[in-house]
Amino acid sequence: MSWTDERVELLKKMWAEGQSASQIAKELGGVTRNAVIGKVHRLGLSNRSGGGGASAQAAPAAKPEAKAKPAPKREAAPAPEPKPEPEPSAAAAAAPAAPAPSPARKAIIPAGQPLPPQPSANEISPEALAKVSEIEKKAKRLTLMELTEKTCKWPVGDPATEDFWFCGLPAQAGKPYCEAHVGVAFQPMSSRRDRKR
DNA sequence: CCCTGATTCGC
DNA sequence: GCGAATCAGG
Repeated sequence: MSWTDERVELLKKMWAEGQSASQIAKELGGVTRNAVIGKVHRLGLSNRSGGGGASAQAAPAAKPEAKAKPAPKREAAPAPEPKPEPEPSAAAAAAPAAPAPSPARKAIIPAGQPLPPQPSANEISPEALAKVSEIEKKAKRLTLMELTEKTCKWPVGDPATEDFWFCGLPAQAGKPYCEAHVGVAFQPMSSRRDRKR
């Protein structure tokens, strides 16, 4: 399989939508996720940041190389590039959609096991809320039976109505929720994730 | 072990 | 340019 315009187009679209490389690869068929990632990089859209779009790769600087691997890795030349990094703080202004299930909520939850922690009226970091609001637009809206150990099990809506579904986005290893929902599920302090590399 | 993306480098 | 192998991390 080769990268035809259409395939590249789909790749771009899905990548922009936040689909994972493996999902894209699966969709395209005939390629592995590595191929997808490789292509993504070659296309110069490895950074999923919207906005300005100025691509800039942070200098790798140092590599531990703690492994017993005599890898003759060629070190890239030092790239002295001052990067201001335009990170427009997301306006968490309009956030009417509470991630919390509707007010009326007593219905028995299907397979009641380790399902939902109700964030209820707690104070969740506005940042996390904003993130959830965004993430829920992309939610898969899965039904109970479509959930797997790898899908986010965050409930949305009122289980007593038809307007109820589960996030369904890829859950992070082990956790029952996707990253965004993990953020609101656990109140504890958890602000910025460090971007290493 | 599952998954994610990032990077390298022979082709 | 391509992508498997590898790396690094959750």
